[in-house]
Amino acid sequence: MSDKGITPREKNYSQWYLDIIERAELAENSSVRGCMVIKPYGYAIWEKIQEGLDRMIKESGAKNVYFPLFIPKSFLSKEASHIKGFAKECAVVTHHRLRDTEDGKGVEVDPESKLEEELIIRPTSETIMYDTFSRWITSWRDLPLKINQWANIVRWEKRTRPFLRTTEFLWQEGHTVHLTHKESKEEVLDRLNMYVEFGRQYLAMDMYFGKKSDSEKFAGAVDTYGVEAMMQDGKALQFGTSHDLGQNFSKVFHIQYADKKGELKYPWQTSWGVSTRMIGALVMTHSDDDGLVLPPSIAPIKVVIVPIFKDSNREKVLRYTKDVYKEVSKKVEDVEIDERDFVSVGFKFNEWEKKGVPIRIEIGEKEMNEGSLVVVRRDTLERKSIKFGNASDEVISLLEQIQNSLYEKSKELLVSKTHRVKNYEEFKELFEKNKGFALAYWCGSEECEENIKYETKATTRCLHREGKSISGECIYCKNKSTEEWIFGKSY
RNA sequence: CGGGGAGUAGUUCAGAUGGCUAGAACGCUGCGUUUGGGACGCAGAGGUCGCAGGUUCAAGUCCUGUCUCCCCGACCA
Repeated sequence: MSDKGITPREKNYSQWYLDIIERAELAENSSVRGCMVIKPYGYAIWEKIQEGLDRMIKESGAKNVYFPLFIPKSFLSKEASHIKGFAKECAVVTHHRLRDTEDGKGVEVDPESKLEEELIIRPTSETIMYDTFSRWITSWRDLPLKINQWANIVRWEKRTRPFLRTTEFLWQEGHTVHLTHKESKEEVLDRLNMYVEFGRQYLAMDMYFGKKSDSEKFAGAVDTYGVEAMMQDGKALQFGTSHDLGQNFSKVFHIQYADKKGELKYPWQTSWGVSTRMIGALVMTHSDDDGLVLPPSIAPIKVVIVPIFKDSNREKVLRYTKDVYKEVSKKVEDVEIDERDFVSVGFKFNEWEKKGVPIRIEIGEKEMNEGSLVVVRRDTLERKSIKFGNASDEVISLLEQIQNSLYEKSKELLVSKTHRVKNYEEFKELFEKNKGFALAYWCGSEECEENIKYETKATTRCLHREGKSISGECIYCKNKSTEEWIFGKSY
């Protein structure tokens, strides 16, 4: 990581995002409001994430499903606090047909085609799924029900930000239904831990996680738990949530089952999700001034081999390159050879660095004669020469080292930018200067939380050390408090 | 919805007090020379200056209207 500490904001995202996404400019003179085009390389990263996470989700017992994109408006009117959170920021389908304009040069909405009941483009699928659940679930034998959906959703946010908050985004949403609250609460925490585990293992990111405050929780949830990561600029990025829905939805959607005694009961529900925002988090955690740095676990290309040749030795070098490729591929997946002869070697080096490929192998006349190869790691740009015979072992162990060292760095950043503050003065100073996370007691009153937000722009991220018997005084009102919270400025 | 800024080539932008054939860099195409850290030379393609009116002999430039985008807030993963 460079000590310049350049943030994506200063760079306006372009340097880091260019290979992954671009702003959608599909219509003339307008971009499709806050939407992004995900380029092949960016989508390949998403596929890696899907692959890893989907495996974990299935291990939890959830099965993949697909529900409709359209939600009848009436469904969203059922859960009162749920509407509050979403109803205002949704895309609404009101008509179903276009007709030619009178001048014949275009099309317009046919007023005759007005829908009797408007359809909402899903901002999340609780309502449409739970309506169906009410028919799926009739007996205690049907529980627990665990399903997951990979889908796109639309939230008409007032302000969008590339990758971190786009109008349309891809995500995974899991929904489970349980016999008891004890069981559903366990599920909520299990899935939260699954996200943390995934973040650490695959994304090489460390993070805090825990219960959110009432003001930050999901509309319609009893409790929301979140995963909070720290970006290089010290700002917080929430990249996953897990909700304890209690019986709030089962009651309004009439999900009922007959228990062993034949009595009708409302089950307990959870929902949990992560989105393409994860890629944003990944980029903003590891990248440096030279471009992306991808952890090997989710890099679409783990190793790129760049042969260095002239017209005179081209065939020989390429033949040796293929041998190296075969040797390395014995134990490593996603290896590519960059054989292009219309760009210079320097150009290639730079290009693969920008794309964050974890390991680059350089092979030229010299290596061919020595039976060696040069290996360069992206995270440290350290280069070394290794013997052909050791290639696949060396590369695989280097990939592991990169993965570990990225995680360690992320952990270090998280720890070094987290400060336990004693009083409000220290608290304010922290957010004026360094940013990062503050650990502080909070009494739980919404008033204190709001004042803090107003005065410092820092918000509660999540509860720290839940369940520990600790006590101190609220950072704002100085009343007694038994809860320590993580505060941060958030994206 | 409030507060700022901007619409000129594929991209980033320059075009001062109106002036004649609208520019640069990067990118793109062709040819040649190159290739161990973003190559170079030459030749080319590419623009009704966001849109609609108006003022003027003359508008990218001035006026009016309008649309759109970007940044900062409120909302949020």
